[in-house]
Amino acid sequence: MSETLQRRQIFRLSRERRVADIMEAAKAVFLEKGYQEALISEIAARADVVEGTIYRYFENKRDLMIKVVERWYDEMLSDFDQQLKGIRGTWNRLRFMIWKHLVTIEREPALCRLVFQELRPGPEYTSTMVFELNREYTKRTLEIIEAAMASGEFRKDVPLRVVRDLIFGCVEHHTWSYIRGIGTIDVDKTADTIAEIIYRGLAATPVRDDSDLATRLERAVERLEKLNPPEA
Amino acid sequence: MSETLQRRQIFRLSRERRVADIMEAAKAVFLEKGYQEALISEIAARADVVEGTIYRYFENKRDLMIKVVERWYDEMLSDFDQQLKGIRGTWNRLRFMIWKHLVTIEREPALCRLVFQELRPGPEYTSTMVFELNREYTKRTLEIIEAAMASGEFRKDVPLRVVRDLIFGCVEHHTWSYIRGIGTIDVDKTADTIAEIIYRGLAATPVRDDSDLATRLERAVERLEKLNPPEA
Amino acid sequence: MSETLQRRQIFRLSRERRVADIMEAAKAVFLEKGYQEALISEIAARADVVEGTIYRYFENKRDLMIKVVERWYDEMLSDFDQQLKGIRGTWNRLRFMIWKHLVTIEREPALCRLVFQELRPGPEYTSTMVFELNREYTKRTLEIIEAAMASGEFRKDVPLRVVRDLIFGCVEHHTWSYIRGIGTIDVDKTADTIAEIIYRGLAATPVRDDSDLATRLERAVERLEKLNPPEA
Amino acid sequence: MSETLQRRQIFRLSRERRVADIMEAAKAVFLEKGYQEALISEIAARADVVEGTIYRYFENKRDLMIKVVERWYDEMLSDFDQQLKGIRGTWNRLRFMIWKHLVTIEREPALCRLVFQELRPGPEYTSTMVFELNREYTKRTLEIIEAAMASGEFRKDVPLRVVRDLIFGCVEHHTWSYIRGIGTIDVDKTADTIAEIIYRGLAATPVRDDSDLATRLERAVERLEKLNPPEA
DNA sequence: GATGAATGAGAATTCATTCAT
DNA sequence: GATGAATGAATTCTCATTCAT
Repeated sequence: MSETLQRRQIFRLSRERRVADIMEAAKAVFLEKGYQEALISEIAARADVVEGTIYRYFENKRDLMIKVVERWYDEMLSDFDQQLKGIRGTWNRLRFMIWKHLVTIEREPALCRLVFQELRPGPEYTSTMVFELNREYTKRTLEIIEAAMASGEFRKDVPLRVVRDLIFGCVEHHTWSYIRGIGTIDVDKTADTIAEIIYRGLAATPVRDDSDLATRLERAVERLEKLNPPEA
Repeated sequence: MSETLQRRQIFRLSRERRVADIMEAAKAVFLEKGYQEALISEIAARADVVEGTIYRYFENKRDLMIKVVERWYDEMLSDFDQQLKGIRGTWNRLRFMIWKHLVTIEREPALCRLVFQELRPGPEYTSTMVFELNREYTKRTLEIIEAAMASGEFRKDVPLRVVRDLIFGCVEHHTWSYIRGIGTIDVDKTADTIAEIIYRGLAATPVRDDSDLATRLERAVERLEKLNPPEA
Repeated sequence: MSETLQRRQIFRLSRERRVADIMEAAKAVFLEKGYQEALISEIAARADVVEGTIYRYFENKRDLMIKVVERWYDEMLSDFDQQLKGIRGTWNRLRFMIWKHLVTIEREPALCRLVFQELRPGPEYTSTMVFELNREYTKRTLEIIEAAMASGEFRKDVPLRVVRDLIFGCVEHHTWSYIRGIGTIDVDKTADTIAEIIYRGLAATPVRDDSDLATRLERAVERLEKLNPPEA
Repeated sequence: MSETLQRRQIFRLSRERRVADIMEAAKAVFLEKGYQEALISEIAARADVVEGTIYRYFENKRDLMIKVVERWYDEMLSDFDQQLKGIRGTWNRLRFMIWKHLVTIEREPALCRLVFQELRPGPEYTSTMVFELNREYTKRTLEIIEAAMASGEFRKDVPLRVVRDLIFGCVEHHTWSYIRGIGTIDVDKTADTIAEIIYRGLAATPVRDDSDLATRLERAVERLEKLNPPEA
């Protein structure tokens, strides 16, 4: 009661350092509380700054949230294109895209929840980096399909949009409860299953059976391809 | 405004009638504004009652929203089982379930948005009639799959959960922008496409076979050749 | 949902019976919840009438509470005067008044709480039967003191008001936590102690010691008096 | 009202000053209206801040009330211990404690009313500074009694709790109507009287003795005679 | 650049009481 | 006499954002 209230020591940190501190604190609070429940005051307290300082670096609460999600999303997906280049075969490449999406969700369910429930429904979503990255990711996925259609591996009479919806819709629906904190997901098995169904569903040449000679050879080749990537 | 000091003319209506009036007004306001933006005062004004009257029939704003959604959902899905009984064949039955879901969204996108964005994320969702009805709907859908597996029409090595996620995830992902009020959906064509891909994806006996062994082996070899090009 | 809402069977009961039902229900609810928290709707439900009916018999919630307390208070204190007549000796009579007060509190702490915390602080208290009965009770108590002063047993230089405050203040302070539902009270012992201190405090002739001859004789006589009450 | 659309002129005061302003305003409003009737909006208006500002410094209305009472209580009782040290003799010390209590009530009856009627009945009372201070005050009072018992000045067969209840119960009962704004109290005289009665009530050696054995025996006999009258 | 005090609009909810039926 | 639907005033507390210092 006597003299506990003394002026906070003011540290002048570099802009980058301040921004990083705030984003880290914001990430933690957003993940714990969700967007609505998160308080600017708590973020400020955890970042060891006052509320006003946050507004020097971020326009408003929503902007802060978007920036937090964007940075993470970027880190998460930055390398997928590089990795994809090392994979050969429609099935493998398709499976990789599904697997990557699942892994992303598995690693950061709370952030994905933020994206799905807070960021995506908002009106500014399309002007977001997250939107851009998703678009890129979707584009790559559909390129795999297009290539397979061009080569005759897949039927050509299927709208790409629906394929996109099958893939991403299924993954999101599947991880729904995991994202809410209930249960677990088996990333590898699920990726296999989804890839298999969609592959078969689109295949021009029916995938008769796993014991089928041609199939087995094709899979063997695909595995070979993965082991010896051409340029990587 | 002219006579603020006198008691509003009291009309005594039956419970049913009042409830119906309030729910109608609430539905309109919720669909126009969304849950958060909807004001109890506006609902009351439109239903021509005072705010307190709403609280005689509904516990709170959220309860009101849930009741509104539930009633509509019930009406919407009440007959699907009856209709399904008249349809034969796995493909047709599967397509019907997908089609029904699409039609529901097409007819009431704003209500679906309420369900997807407001009701489902909430903690009380699982104790909701909407949850029950969805569960029922999903059960019927998977029964079609199970029957086809039992009869040998579908492969047996696919987890039902993933099939469920493919179907409903795809439909929801596909209607995403329509629900936000952007664009249109072609219910029939989409139902066809989704049903077709999933059917083929699960079929035990390949649907068609327009590729011969030799062709496939050649393609595999070509890919192998590309992998280890002569000049490397 | 089908037909549970049917018109309540209307029983026409005598006025007395209705009032009794409502008061009983009200007493229960007031004691459980306190005045503020008690709901007219709950009282109505327990009495098996609708809210409106309560207002036919009682002016308002406060009036109902007062009536409930009054009836009980009346029952509780109705016989004290009769009992007092059977008791002889200043000490014994004083002790009886204290004991009676303590017993009242011990038997109905929740009702006393209502009186002390809700009824007494209100502005209408003095026009209440409870006030009248208390006044009566206080009057009898002070008559004992006055008589003892007149006979020379007590000093005459003590304001009666202070004696009143000592007696009732002490009892209420002593039972404070018991009334809040904490702990117990030993009515007999406490009555003895309080009576003894006040008696000695007021005694003209000092109460020297318990071994003092006169005191012992007086006490013996008092016990004799109690054993053979004149008219009871 | 003339300029509702522009931001109120902001005056930045130190935390201490603002808190002091708010507490002063709150004290005034609580004393005038009582806790229930007091409006945060009125307190804000009097302190010349907006309502939100109050919530920056106080958790809620109740917290504000408690803080207001605590500060005053602390000021009021802070010096009693010091003063007590200067007083010698059981009677004098006892009288001082009673007198101090009476003076406190006389000076701030409205605040006492707040304590007795709002603060003390609440569930958080025991975690309050007021509770602590009262406990301290009571302890000091009983130490006087204990010392007198130890020295043989007072009888040892009286439970301290009852002595505490006599003192504080009597004072509170005595000031009851003054606290409600009716009448006056004569602090000095009342303190004398209460101290005297309690002192005599507890004294081991009788204070005075102006009545002889013969008289007392005669009185006892008279009473016996009345009890069994010759004609019965 | 940092501070942190101050803003201020809101908006759901309660429940005693009334009175048309 | 009983019903019970309807009234409606009234008030706390939140917290993102601003801006004087």
